[in-house]
Amino acid sequence: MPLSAMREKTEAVADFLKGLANPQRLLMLCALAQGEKTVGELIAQTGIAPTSMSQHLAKLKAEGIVGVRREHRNLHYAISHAAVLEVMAVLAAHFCQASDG
Amino acid sequence: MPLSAMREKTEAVADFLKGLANPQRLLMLCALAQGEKTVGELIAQTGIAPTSMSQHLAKLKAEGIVGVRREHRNLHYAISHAAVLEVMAVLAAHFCQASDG
DNA sequence: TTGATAATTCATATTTTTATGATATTAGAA
DNA sequence: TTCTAATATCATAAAAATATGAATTATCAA
Repeated sequence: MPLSAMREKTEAVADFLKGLANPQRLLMLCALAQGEKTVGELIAQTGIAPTSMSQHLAKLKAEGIVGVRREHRNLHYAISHAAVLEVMAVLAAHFCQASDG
Repeated sequence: MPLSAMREKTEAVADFLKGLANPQRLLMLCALAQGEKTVGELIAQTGIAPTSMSQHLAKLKAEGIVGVRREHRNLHYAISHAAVLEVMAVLAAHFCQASDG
């Protein structure tokens, strides 16, 4: 499966990457990498405004990057796309090495 | 080095991902994954209009994703960021499996 | 029911990205 | 020199992403 195989999937792959390519959504995904969280927990942990959080979550959900389930009044979000943690691991290795300042 | 380390680098990581998050640039990077190419070769191989190609290359260069060298009248571009091929490999594995239609 | 909390949707202004035609630069050939 | 090819930059219009205040929906408690 060569990298060139991606040529036929550039739209889908670009949409997926657009889902990740935002500082606030990366922050959210770092939080979600620890496990499922409610919207309130995500807001508390990231400092992102509620409306903005909803929009970002909607975008991640539309892209299949996260999934939701409701429990009482709270909506619990979790990473649902297998590629997310793998991509983030590669990025962490390259952008956040121990040797970095 | 946990994924949470990325929290302090979200701007840089998001900028890097924005560099990749476009169908045309992914197409260009698929071509460049085979090795260094001139602008003309990239245009021929991808069908992207020259002006658009220049702008995309400028963006990739600004982000450190590709590098250039001049040889006579031709500019040769090549992937210069170690994370690119690793990220693309992850994406290819998830979006372009043999089992895919 | 009424009220309160959790979260989303709507409306809209701002910013960023993308596309494209016109012009400019650079290097080599004639 | 002058011409041409290769490529970039400029200008600008159109589309997409982002931020934010106001209104709405959903669930539960009193």
